[in-house]
Amino acid sequence: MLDIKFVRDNVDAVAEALARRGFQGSFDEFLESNRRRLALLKEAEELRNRRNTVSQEIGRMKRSGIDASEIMAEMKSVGERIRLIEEDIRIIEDKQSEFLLNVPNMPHRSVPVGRDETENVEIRRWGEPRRFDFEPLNHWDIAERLDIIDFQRGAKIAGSRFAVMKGMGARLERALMNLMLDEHTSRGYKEIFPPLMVNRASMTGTGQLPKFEAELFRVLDPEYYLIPTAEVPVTNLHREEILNELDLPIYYTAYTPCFRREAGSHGKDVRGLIRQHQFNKVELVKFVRPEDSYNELEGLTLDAEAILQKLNLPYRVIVLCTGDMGFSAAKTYDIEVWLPGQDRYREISSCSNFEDFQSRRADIRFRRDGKKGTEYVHTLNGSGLAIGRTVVAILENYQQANGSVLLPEALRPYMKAEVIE
RNA sequence: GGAGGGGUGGCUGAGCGGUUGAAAGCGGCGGUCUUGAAAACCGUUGUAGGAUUAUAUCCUACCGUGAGUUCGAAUCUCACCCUCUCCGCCA
Repeated sequence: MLDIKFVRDNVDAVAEALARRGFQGSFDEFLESNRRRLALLKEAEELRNRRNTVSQEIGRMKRSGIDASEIMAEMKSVGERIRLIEEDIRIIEDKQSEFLLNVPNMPHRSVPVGRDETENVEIRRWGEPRRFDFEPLNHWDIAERLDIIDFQRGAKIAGSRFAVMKGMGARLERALMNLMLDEHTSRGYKEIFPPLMVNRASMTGTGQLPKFEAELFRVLDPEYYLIPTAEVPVTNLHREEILNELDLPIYYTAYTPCFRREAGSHGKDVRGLIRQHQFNKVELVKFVRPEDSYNELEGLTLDAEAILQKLNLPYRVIVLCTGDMGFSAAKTYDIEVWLPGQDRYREISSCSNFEDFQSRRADIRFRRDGKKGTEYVHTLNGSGLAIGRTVVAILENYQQANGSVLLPEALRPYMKAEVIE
C-alpha cells in the first residue's frame, strides 16, 4: 500500500511512476475524497471536544446537585451529529483503502521501463550450459524412466498439476530441502517452519489479497487460505509489531509447501514439474532498515545464487522491467536456471525488494536507537530455491546417455548416493 | 465438542460510569551522589491523526475486535477473535 500522505503530496510523481509499470487508474477521485475526509474529521473532532468538556461539566453539576437536563438534551443531539459524520468518514475510508489496496507499488528508479517479459534485462550469467553428445530428454521422460516421479497417479489421487515423488525422487526433494536450509542457516538466516494456512489479514499484509483471491486455495469454515509462498506467514511474523533498530536486519529462511491455483495459466507447462498446484520451496525473507534495502536485495539474490553454484547449475540473473514486476515489488531479480530439455533458461527464484509497501499494509515498523517515533521497515524476499524446479534442473542437466542421473557433488552426502539409476 | 477463568501501556499488575492516557512495581532514559560502577534518591518514559512556522503548545482517537446503551464507557450489554484450566475426542 502506498502512503496516503505521500500520494497526496506527490500525485504527479506517483502517477508517473505507476504509469511506467502500466497502471491506469486516476487519483483525482482519491484526492477529492481525501479532502472531504479531512474536513469531516476536523468537524467531528471539534464536536467531540465540545462533548468531552460539557460532559465533564455535567458531572460536576450533578455532583453539586444542579439540574443538567437541558445541556444533556443538547449533548444528545451533538452525539447524533457526531454519529452521522463518523458514518460518512467510515464510508470514505473504506473506499479509500479499497482503492489503495489495489494500487501496485512504485518501481524503483533503477528498474528498466518495459511492457512485458520480453523487455527484462539480463544482468549476469554463471556457468556454461553443458554440451551433450546425445539428445537431452525432458525431465518428465527422465523421471518416468527412473520411476521417481509419477504424474499419472498424481492426477488420479488429486488431479492435474499434482505429482507423486517416489523413491530417489522423494529423497531428492528431501535432500534439496536440507541442503538449502543448511546453506542459508549457515549464512545467518534463522530457520522458521510456519503454518501453511493463514488468515485473511496475513494475506492482505503481504499483498495477495484483495486483488489476487483467484490465485489462492481457500479453506472454508473456518476460513483460511493455503499459503502460495512462505513469504506470507514469515513476513506476517512481525505484523503489527514495532521492531528495535538494533535487531535489524532480521533474516529468516523457511521451507514450506506452496499452493497455487494457477488460474490464469491453462495450457501452460501442463507437462512435468514446472507448474504444480503444490510445490516445495525454501524461502528467504528479510526485514531491514530503509537505507539498507537495496544492498540487502543484492545480498539476498547472491544467497539464492549460492545454491545453484553449489549444485553447479548454469543460470542467469535478470532484472524484471516495470511491466513484468509483481504487484507488491519495487524491484525484482529473477534467477533463471538452464534447462537443456527445454533448451532455455527458466525461472527458479524471484528476489524482490518491497520497500515499505508490505510493511505499511502489515504495519511492521521499527524504532531508531535512541530516537522517538517509528518508521516502516523494508521487507524483501526471494526463493532460495523452488525445490521442484531444482529437481527439474538436476534431472535435465545431469542426465547421462544411459538414462541415469549423476548427482552433483554437494548433494551426494544428502542422497547417500552418487547416481540415480 | 462440553464447563468455567481471562484479554489494560516494553513487561507484571490496579482500576467505583464522570480531573484515568490510565495507580503501583519492574525495565528503559536523564540527573544527583561516586575516582568509576552498584545501591539509594529525584525526574522522565506509548502510538496514530489533526491545528500551528515549529520534535514547544493544543485538540482527537486508541485499555483484544466490532456494534450498542449513556450527556459521558477501560468500567454496563451483545457478537466475534484470541488465550488459560478441567472433561471428552484425536495425530
